[in-house]
Amino acid sequence: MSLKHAVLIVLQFEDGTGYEIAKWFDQGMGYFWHASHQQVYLELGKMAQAGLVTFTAVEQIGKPAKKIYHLTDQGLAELKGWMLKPAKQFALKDELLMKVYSGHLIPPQDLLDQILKHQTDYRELLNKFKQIEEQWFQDVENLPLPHQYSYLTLRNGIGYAKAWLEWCDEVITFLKGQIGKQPSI
Amino acid sequence: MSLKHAVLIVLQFEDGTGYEIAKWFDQGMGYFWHASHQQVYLELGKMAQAGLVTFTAVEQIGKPAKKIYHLTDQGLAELKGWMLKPAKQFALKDELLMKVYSGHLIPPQDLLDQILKHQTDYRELLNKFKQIEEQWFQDVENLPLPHQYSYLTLRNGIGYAKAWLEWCDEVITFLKGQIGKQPSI
DNA sequence: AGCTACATGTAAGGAGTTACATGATTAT
DNA sequence: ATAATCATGTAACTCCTTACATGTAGCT
Repeated sequence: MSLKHAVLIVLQFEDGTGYEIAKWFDQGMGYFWHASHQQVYLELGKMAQAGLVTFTAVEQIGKPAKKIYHLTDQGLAELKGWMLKPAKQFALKDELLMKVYSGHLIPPQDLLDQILKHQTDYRELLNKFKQIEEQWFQDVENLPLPHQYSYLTLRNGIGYAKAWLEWCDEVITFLKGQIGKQPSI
Repeated sequence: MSLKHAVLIVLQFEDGTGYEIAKWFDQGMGYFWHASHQQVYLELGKMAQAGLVTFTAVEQIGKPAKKIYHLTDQGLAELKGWMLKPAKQFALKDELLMKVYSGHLIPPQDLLDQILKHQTDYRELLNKFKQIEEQWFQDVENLPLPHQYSYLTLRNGIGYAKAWLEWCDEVITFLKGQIGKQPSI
């Protein structure tokens, strides 16, 4: 159950509403942990009951009232305790790999179309990551420590996207060969 | 709901029992799709009801009776239909990245221990993949087509493991620097 | 008139994990 | 003796997705 810990991590950086926390999981942090706003609101409710977080209700003019959540000592202790426990092993769930695995079932052109689409997505992701790197992490060693750690996860994203791009190239080359061999489908 | 399609893929390769199908998800195919035996048995039950698979009950001497499942035409049609639909976007869920992201919360040595452990795991994975490559895919172009496709997924695994290994090196270098800076924790 | 951002949630259902339950055979 | 392999499943629970539900402000 790591959504809890993901939320604790966000709140350890700064207090925020459920809405704001959900945005973290849609943007930057979403690269390695995603959650919908529904999940976040539910989880925050449970966490408040468990005493890991508390909130301050804030009335607003012209906007819905909001709850600003913040970490309790107990929440921080829970987070630190979790940090020290060994992380779960990698576990991919990737539909594209499944489709390639049984790629012989459909015409190579159809699979190629899908791979090309995914390659475009990975290329865009890589460009986005690289742009963030250039814009914010030129002088990494002089940034605050938490930023230096978050930079490491960005580096992971860059390596990950590159590896996928290269693999897509391999698959594309193979599929083009297949299409050349059987042009009459 | 892709467990269904993963099971269809396995059965499209060869008929098998729930036990045997579950092994695929623990071994080779487990690299990109994992499922427990409990999940598999449940799913097979649903799939049989839906007419995607049928089974032959086989009594055995000295072993429990078993059900050998096989694809129906409807099952194959479902699989091919799914193959043609666009695959879901990549979505990681990685605890290790979460821990690095908030690495400043614990002493660098503790994080380093975890990274080293994971690097060892990825190194073993890479070695396993490379060994499979050498043993079975020396002469890829002359293998049956399905094997050529499965080789592509192995290539993905190799690229993936390499990318993680390199990233682990980056993190290790950084953490050793951190440990050097604050030797008094 | 329609879209995006802000801001909160409930409900139903599907997917996945962990624990429980059984029992023979073969290898160490 | 103990563990692994073969072989099946149920039950409880947690986790995640999709759909529903509401309402203002500002931009195009």
